Amino acid sequence: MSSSNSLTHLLNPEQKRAVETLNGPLLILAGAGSGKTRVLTHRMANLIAQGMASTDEILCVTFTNKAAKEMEHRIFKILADLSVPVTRELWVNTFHSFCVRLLRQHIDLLDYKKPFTIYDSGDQLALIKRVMTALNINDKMFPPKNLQSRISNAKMLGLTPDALRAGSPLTKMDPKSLDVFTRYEEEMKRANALDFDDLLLKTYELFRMYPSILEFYQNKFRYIMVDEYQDTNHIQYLLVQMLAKSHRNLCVVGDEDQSIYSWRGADISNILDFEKDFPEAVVVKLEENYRSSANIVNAATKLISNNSQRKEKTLFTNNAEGDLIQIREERNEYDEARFVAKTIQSLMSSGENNLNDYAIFYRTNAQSRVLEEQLRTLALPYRLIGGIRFYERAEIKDLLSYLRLSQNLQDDMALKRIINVPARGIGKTTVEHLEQKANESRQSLYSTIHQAILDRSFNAGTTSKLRRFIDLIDDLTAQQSSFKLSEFYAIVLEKTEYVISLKKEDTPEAEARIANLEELDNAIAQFEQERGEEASLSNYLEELTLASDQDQVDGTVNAITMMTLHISKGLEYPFVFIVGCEENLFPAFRGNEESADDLEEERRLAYVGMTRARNKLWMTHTKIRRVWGQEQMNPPSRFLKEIPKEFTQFSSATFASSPSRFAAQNSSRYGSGSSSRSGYDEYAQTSYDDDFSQSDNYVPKSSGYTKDQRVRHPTFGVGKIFSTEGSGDTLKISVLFQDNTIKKFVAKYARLEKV
DNA sequence: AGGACTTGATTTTTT
DNA sequence: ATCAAGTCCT
Repeated sequence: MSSSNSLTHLLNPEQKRAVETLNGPLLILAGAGSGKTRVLTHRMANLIAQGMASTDEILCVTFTNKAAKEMEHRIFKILADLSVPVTRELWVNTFHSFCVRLLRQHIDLLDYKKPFTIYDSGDQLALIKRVMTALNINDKMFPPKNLQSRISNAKMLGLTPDALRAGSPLTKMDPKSLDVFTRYEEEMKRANALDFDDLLLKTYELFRMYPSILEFYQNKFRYIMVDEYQDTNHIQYLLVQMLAKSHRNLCVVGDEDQSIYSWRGADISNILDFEKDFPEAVVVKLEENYRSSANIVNAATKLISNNSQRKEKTLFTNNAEGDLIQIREERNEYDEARFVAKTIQSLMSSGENNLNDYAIFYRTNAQSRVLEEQLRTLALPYRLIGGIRFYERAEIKDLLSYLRLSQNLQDDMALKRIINVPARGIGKTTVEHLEQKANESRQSLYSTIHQAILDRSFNAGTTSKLRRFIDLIDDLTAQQSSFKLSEFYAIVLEKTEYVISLKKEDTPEAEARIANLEELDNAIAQFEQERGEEASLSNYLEELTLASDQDQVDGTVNAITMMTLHISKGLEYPFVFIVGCEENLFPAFRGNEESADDLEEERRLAYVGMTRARNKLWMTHTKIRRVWGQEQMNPPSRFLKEIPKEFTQFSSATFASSPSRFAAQNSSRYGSGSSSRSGYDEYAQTSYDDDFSQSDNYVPKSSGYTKDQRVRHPTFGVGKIFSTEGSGDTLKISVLFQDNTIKKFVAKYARLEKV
């Protein structure tokens, strides 16, 4: 094994064993920061270097596209260092993109046309609503969102409506929901569209219906590796079992302590029961953490030991003790955000001046807003991962809908989105009629419009508008194939007059939209550069729909990173802040009662978050927090108490600070000094550092609105300006009215009168 | 048809 | 508090 020496000399004995165990089932239990990716990449390189398989005979499945790309890159590097020539492609994919790759090739066997369209969850929800309208089902009794998740859950268990009707032991569905599910499937089929779950399910069906195809891939992929195995769902499990059935060369890597996606159908028993499925499996435990300081590792280990659903595994480290974990109590979320921002600022000035080294994690996306505000106040650059994504913005979705429609005229969700965008006089009533016709005749909207024109179903005016719309779409469809993507995009922009209509609006919002469309132009150009010949429209649409939030994480711009705890999995940062460590927020409970399983998953989430930190970790909680406009007082998270005191240092901002004079002054002004329900008091009290309480309330002179200016609103009466945001046309002002409510207005549009 | 305004739901996490 | 969907008015 001389060639493996240079491959394994940097590995510890356990890592080495994992890399050198090539045949048969292998379970790698990889604790946080234990060098899991290194093991995976080296193992794959080893398979190739040993001549066990060529590059395209190994299937490697990861959780995000980003992880896939990075892994591919690292494997290439290792192979290059070993001077092993790579002549064929690598199969490193997410489950979804792997399935798309197969379906692209074989979907005609399932009676779909190529290329098929992928519906994202927004399209899915829209279609469910439409089906419910068609079936005349009350959306109060059957909330569409609820149905969406139940349909998704069924699909993740590998169940079709027929299977449910026959009575599956796995799950049940009431008759009405089943009707919706059935009709939904029918509509999807006609639109030649697949949703996320279908990508897996249809691949599964393909294998079941065509054993010869399954056999082909069983033979092709002589070795299979699955990363993040603890987060695989049932259908993914079935796919893996199928593919590995004959050779059993299956290597799965995971950490049950980092399983945080059960709500998405992930089944932790997949990893817990691996040894039942494969009794001959070799088990390797990677328990040495190389990432974090000892305090962090030990604290996280103690925390997770409160869980019962786990395998025997203890994380340890040889790293130095490092700093204590800082537990900080603040008065409210503003103070908390400011504490984080100020702490980063002072660390920066003490020499830790790489913004990319800092990350802030929170439980819910809604918590990011206050943090953003405070970081902006201190002029600290940040990037936000997740939340409202670029591709979810209305104008982007509109343009993509045009692209989608010109590739698949049956794509009703795309058509409905843009039939009147920009406005071309085809109103709600017309669209409703069309949808009704389409539902009755079981035709696509596009065909229905054609028919309606022929039948003169509408009056002359409407008909000619519809005619013009159809001509536009036909024109785009015809041009689509003869231009490259970026050129086609320009054609779409021009022919639809999308930008022209935005320019007519002449508002700052419209300007921002135009800027976003330019950004999309850049994204397309970049895509063409990366993919070259393969930069087709369908490839682009596919990549967009399957892109995950984590794919956006890149370090090219120096900035603080903010994200949810879920997205943080797999990443690491020298300095980490976990905010909002309060009961009912973190841990949060979906239902009324807290189940033990849910709590354990929350605890795993805490474990994931903590173990992202390399050098120093802060965990903060507040006494008061506004949630849904209501003030809540929640005790500190139980997770904070589960960390032994020897690893932590506690500090509080609330013992010392009494209400500042600033607050005292203002609260007496409207007589109700004791009331804090307006949010006004605590806002003013965010003054543990006076340097910055000023800039919060800075009002540009040019606007004509100044702080404390009294104004009158026709509806809300007389009030007083208490803060502003932005300037010029985007200036927003918050006004405190006499009933102690605060309303925010865009100054330019507000019907405010100075008093 | 299309805008202005009000109401109601929403907040866990997302490939 | 914010945003989508629904209603009312022009």
